[in-house]
Formats: sequence, C-alpha cells, structure tokens
Amino acid sequence: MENHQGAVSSSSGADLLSRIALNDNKAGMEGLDRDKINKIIMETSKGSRFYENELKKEQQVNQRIEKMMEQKARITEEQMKQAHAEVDKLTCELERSRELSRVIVHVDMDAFYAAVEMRDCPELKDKPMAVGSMSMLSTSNYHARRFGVRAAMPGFIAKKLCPNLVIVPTNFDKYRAVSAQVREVFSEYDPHFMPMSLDEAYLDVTEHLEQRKHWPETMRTHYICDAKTENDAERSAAEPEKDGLSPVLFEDSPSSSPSLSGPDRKAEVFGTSAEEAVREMRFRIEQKTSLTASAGIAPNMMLAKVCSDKNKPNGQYRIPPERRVVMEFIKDLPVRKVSGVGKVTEKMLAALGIVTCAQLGQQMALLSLLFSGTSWHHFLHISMGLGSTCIERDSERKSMSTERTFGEMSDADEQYSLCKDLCHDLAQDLQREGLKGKTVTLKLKNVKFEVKTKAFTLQYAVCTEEEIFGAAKDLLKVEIDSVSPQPLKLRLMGVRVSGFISAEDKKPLQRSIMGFLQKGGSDSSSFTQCAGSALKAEESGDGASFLNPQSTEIKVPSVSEQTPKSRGPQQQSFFQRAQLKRLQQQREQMSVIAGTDTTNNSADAAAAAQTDLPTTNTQSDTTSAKSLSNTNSGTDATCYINKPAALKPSFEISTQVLQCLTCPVCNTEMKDVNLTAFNNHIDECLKGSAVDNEPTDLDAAEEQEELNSKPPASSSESRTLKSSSSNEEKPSTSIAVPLVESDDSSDFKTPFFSHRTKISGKRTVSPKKKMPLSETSSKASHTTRNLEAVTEMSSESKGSSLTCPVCSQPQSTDDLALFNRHVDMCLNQEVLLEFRESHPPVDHSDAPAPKSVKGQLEDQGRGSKMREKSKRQGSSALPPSKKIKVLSTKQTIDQFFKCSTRQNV
DNA sequence: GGGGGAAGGATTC
DNA sequence: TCACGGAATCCTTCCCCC
Repeated sequence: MENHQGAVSSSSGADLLSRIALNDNKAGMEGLDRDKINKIIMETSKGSRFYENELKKEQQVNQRIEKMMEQKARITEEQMKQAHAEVDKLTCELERSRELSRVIVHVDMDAFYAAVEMRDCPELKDKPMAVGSMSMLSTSNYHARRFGVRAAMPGFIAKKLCPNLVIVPTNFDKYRAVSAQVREVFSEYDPHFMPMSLDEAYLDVTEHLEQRKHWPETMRTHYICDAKTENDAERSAAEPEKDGLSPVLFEDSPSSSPSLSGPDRKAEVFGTSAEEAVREMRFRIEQKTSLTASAGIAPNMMLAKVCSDKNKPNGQYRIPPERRVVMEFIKDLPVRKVSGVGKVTEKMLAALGIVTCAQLGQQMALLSLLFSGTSWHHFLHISMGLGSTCIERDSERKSMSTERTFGEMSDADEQYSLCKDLCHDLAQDLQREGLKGKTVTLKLKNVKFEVKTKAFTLQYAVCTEEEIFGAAKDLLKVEIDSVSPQPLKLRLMGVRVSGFISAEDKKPLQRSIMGFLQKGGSDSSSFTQCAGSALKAEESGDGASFLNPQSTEIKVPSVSEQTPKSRGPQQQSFFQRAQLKRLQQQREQMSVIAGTDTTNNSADAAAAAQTDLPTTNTQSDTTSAKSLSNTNSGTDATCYINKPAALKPSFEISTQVLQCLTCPVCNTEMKDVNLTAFNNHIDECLKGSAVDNEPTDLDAAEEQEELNSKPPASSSESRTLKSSSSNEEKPSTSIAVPLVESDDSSDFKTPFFSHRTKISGKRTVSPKKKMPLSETSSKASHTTRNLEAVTEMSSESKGSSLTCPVCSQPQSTDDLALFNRHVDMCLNQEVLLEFRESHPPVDHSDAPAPKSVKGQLEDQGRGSKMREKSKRQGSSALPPSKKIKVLSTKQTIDQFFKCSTRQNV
C-alpha cells in the first residue's frame, strides 16, 4: 500500500505544523500548489482536538531536537575522533560483506484499492475518487491527487480540497480476491515471495532468472486478452478503446509497448533478463486483473523498495548489481524516501543538515554519537545502499489486536461492554490462528487524542474471551478509577494480546522447579530446556473473576497449543524435539528387548510425537490443566509423574520399564523401583519422614564420585523416569503446588499472577505457611549438610577452570557434563531448602485464592500512577527475605548461562 | 551495568 | 454540520532489581 506520511516541503511555510501539512512525497502529487492546499488543511483542522494534539506532539519533537543539538554542542574532538574510527571500522566490515548477487524485486500495485474500484465501476475512471470514509481515506486515484487528496487524509478534509471527490467505501473482500490473483503470478517467479500487504510484495527472482536462461521462447511468450479474467468481457464492453489492455489507469502499461502493435499484438515475447522477467510479471498481472503494478529491481530489499517508487505508476526501475551504480543511486536520494525513515527522523536529521543519503554517510560519526546503536547502524546501512538480501519467509506473528474508534464515550458500563466485545473479537481471531499470548494490553485514546497503553503479563498464555477480558477489564478499571470522580472520556479502545508462547519457547529459559528436582539433568540442555510457565488456575466464567478462585490445578502448556503452525524439524520447539528424542530412545530401547529394528522409524516417531501432542483447542487445555503432566521432559512439569491422557500413546511404552531412580531430595538411588513407590518416597522425603534415606556426607560423596566415573551420556537415561507412570498415579502433593505469598489470602484469586517471580515466573512463597521453627531449622540443616557434602567434594578440586555459580566452589572436573550435574545438585538443594522453609506439608484446599489483575494492581498501591506502581509489583509480591531467595536462584541460573557461554557448554 | 517489563513513540501499509 | 483509522512491528525510555 501507499505510504501515508511523508516529507513536508520546507517551502510549505508551516514548519510548526509539519505533522498536519500536506505530504506530497507521493507519485502523482508533483507540482501541486502546496501553500494553497496547506491553507485549506489548516483552516479545516485548526482548533480541533486533533490539531491541538498534533501541535503538542510537534512541540515534543522540537524539544527532542533541541536536546539533540545541545548534546551535539558538548561533543569533544576526541569523541569525534573515536567515533570516526568506529564508523570507519564498521564501514569496512559492511563493505566486505556487501552482497550483490541476489536479484530482489519489490512489486507495488498502483493505487490498489482505487484501481480496483475504478476497474469495477468505469464511470469513476475520469473522476477524482478515493477509497475510505469521511473520517479516513485509504487511497485516492491520480485525479484526486492533483487536488492534494491522498491516503491517510480524512475524507472531510479531502472534500474541502476537492468538493467533487467521490468517496467509495472499502471492500476488503474484493481487494483480497484480487490480491490472491496477483499473488498467483508472484508465486511463479518466487514461490516463497514475501507479501507485505494486499498490494505489495518482495520477491527473490535469482533462481527464476537462472532457470529462465534456458527457457525456450515459447515459455516466455504471453498472450493478450483471451486468457484474461472472467470479468473482462464486461469490462471490455465498457472500455472498448483499450482493446483489453489496462482499462482505467495509465497509458504506458507493459502491454502497450511498441512490440505489441501491428499484426502480432496479441502475443508478447519477453527476454531472459531481470528487467524482462519483471516486465513479463507486470504484464501478466495486468492481463489477469486489469490492474497495473510498479516494480523495483535491485540487489537488496531496501533498494528495491525505493526503486519501485521511482517510475510509479506502472513502471519499473532497476539498479544493476554494481557497487558504483548503487552508490551513485543513493547519493542524491532523500533519506525520507527510504523505508523506515519517517517524518520525525527526517526532521531530526534535517536539523543536522542531513537531507540526502550522501549527507547521511558524511555525518555518520556525528550520528553515532547522537543516536542509539540500532539507529545509526541503520543509517549506515542506508548510506551505503545496503539492505537485506534474504527475504524472510514465514516470519511469526508477534501480536494480535483489535481496536475501535467511536464518538465520545464516558459511561463506564458502556466502556466495559465495549471492552468485552473487543475481547470477544480478539479471542475469535486468536483461536482461529491457534494463538495464545501472555501479555494483554489495553489501548485507550481519550477525546483529546492522547493515547495510553496499559499492559499486564500473565503467568500463562490466554486466548479466550473470558481470560482476556479478565485482564483487560481490570486494566480498564484502573484507568477509570484514576480519573474518578470525573468520567473517562474515550474515543478509542483496543485490546492486544502478545507474548505468544510459540515465539517464547524457542528462547533458552530458566528451569522450572521440577527441572531442579530432577536428578541427572546435567547436560547442557538441561539448563535450556525449560520453557514457558505452566501453572494456571482454571478459567472462570465471564471474566468476573479473572481466574477461578478455587482452583489450584496446574496447567502444563502443550506443544501444539504454542505453535500456530506445524513446524519442520528445525522449527520444532524444544518440547517437540525432546519428546521426539525420548520417543526414539524408548523405541530403540524396546526394540533391543524385542529384537526389532527401529532404525528406520524416525519418521514414524516424528509423526507419533506430533500427533500425540495435545491439541490447540481450549478443550485440551482443560484436559492438560487437570492432569499434572510430566511429558515436557521435566521442562515445565511441576509434578514428577502423571501425564495428560492425550499423551498416553507415546509413552505407554515406558511405563513398563522399571527404572533405577535417584531421589532428588535425599539423593538415594532406588533400583528397580516403580514410579508410584518412587513418588511416595519423594513425598516422604519432602515431609521429612524419610529420614532413613537421608544421605550422609558419605552418600553424597559416593554420589559425586559415581557421577565422576559415569560417562555423561548416562545422565539422560535416568531422566526418562518422568515420562512414565499412569493416570492413576496420585499427584504428589507438595512440589506441584505453587507457592504463593499473600498478605490477605482471602483476596487472592490466583496464585500465579505476579510480575517478577523468577523461577519460571510462578514461584512465590507464602509467609503464612511457615514451618515451626524447629522443624524448619532441622530441615535447613539437613539440606545444608547435603549442600556441604557437595561443596566439600567440590572444594577438593585443584586446577579446574570451572566454579559452581551456586556454591561458588571451584570444581575438580573440566567435564562440563559433570560440572552441570554438580550445579543441578546445588540448585536442587537450594530450592528444596527454600521450599521447606516456606512450605509445610500442603493442604490443597487451603491454597490461597488467585488474585485478579485489579486486585494485584490495587494491592500494590496503584491509584494515581499505575505505571510506577506496576513496577513495584515484583517487590511487593514477596517479603524481602523470600524474594531475595527466589531471585537469587534465578540469578545463579543467569550466572550459569554466562558461565556456560564462556565454557562453550 | 545489565536484564526485563511497562509505556510510549515511530513507522509502515 | 461534525469530523483525523486499524493493525502490526520495532525501538526508546524509564525504572526496578540484582
């Protein structure tokens, strides 16, 4: 689509109002009487709230510029010298890696919406027309542009500029249909083309051109008319003079080139060059849709985009893959022409005397001192004519939102009702794409056009209306309360969900509690396999209480619910890969027993792993919420045993195997134990009754020694324990229970709602559930002894470069697997110590009720300035002593990561 | 000083 | 006559916390 904002000519004489004045940086708008047009725009806008707000924003930009100039004045020669050196160095590096081998094409349909409407309604052809409404236009035809009417202009202003303007309402279904036709053509030149909107796309035609070289002429011959769209008969009748060519817009269409005249004008032969291929593409688009497109051909996306605008409408431009030509092209190019440089950046650069890309390059040292690294690196790329040469395919969506503008709305009930409607719409959209996100953002625009956004990050991903509304309504309430007793006067409300789990589970995350408790997770992946928090109380109805106050059940996120689309092996989440790996291992294990060959079964395993995953719908969420799953390789499960029914088939196999397991609490190894017994043992240990199994220092030493003597691979074997057992197994009472602090437990509706808990974001500690002092100290000393045992062993080390980030003791080994295992053990001890201190044997029915967003916000003293208060949420969620403990555990992991990086784990 | 969440801004179509 | 959108992404700034 077209660029809505743009440069305001300095000759407009309206510097202060550059935000409002006409942006004529657009095809078809050259040579207009800007002063006259701007006068009309100003007269129409002046005094409105919109105008006042724009004025305010303008002043803010001016202040930014002032600050920047002050900063510039303080720059010393020495700083400039250093900056020059840095810029030169980076310039050399970038120059060395300059890529000129790709042929990137940017195709942009000309005045797309307007062109479609004119095509379908030929009487509009000779009239100034625009698509949109009285409040906003999406685009305009070239007749209208002569009056200064353009996209992103309110219809009522456009009418002032051009009283005869015909405004046609948008019809997105139609545009989508046409867009699909255009994309069919694109796909023949690059099957992986990257659509940017309905009317534009990037293509990498490098491969196509290679193949094209060998194509016979017949494959490069295309015919006019007959193969056109079904509607052409009607359209041709309406426009006989065009003889089937583009009926509405432009004279110099690709199909009206001289080669088409004469007796052979029904056929067109295209050459093998990039220009010819793109001309052919445009020709075919026109034949198929009766619409014209413009295109840019260049070695990278940034240049291709600029080029497509060069000969608009209905033209194309190519920058050949030569550095000299690129630099020549860039030299006089206004920075504002480059995608990503908007009106604010343009103005700031202009204040520094920078208008063209060449000037940008000349001032790079200065820019590096005045702008952020990201910004000036971007500037440097622009000034060198560099851009992306790799068209990113299938990039994942990061957020989804819906918003609505309306007349002034002051009634709170109405506002809540609207909020609910928005949540409903958004939930439908999310569910349609199988997305769930953890952050809910409420966007509000008041009648003064001031925009506010309020966000809340939940502990788990949501997608239902009730869940989203549960958060959004509380955010709304905070805003309503903040202006009370005055009404909150709104003109826009929007709701957004972001932080989709699919994106998150790719990141290395900290371990969950269960991760800590699993003995043996000592390979490097054990520290990176934990993903997304899992705890969730079941949702309530209608958002009245955000989360079910009674529920303390735990939700384990499924893999498929996190991934909007199916993934190839490389795109699988850790969960999927781990599960697949385990499945394969188990199959191999079983095949050894059964004497079968499983070596060719990886595809089956993959399919099984995929199909066995829980599904994306809410139903399955409930299922998984009701079972305490351990199927995520201990990554997130908060109970050691049990699994959702959906996963049963994959893991049936492992339930038959008795295993050699080690208690994560007392470190006792239990041979040939079934999992029920093992779980019971752990429960006893946690309750402190399994004193018989309490390891002595000697035990710990033996354990350590054993570890040292074991090959690293063995560690993974012991971890298969978590994928076994059956549904009848009683969920263990203790570890699975989220620990929640509450000063007023009656007020809590969910325990999993704090901002800054650090262990998988779900662990806070209840000060009200403390052990009797004696017991606490006893348990503490127990744990301390264990820790000491580990530490003692560690401290014997000499000459190792590894130091445990938990106990700070140097380790005797350089084997990273063993080192990891030691850290795991230390972490286990630490978590257990904390757990025992804070958590006596738990009665589930007694668990503090979850708390609503509002409750938390209010509790944390949010009244006037929510932002400030929201930032204290983490600190208010825990008493200092507890919080430090939890955070320190996270810190050790962070330290470990740093350490791991250094050690190339 | 760095990580990370929240809020706001810039930019695009 | 009144009257300036919707969706998405990325970046910056602020601030808390370690």
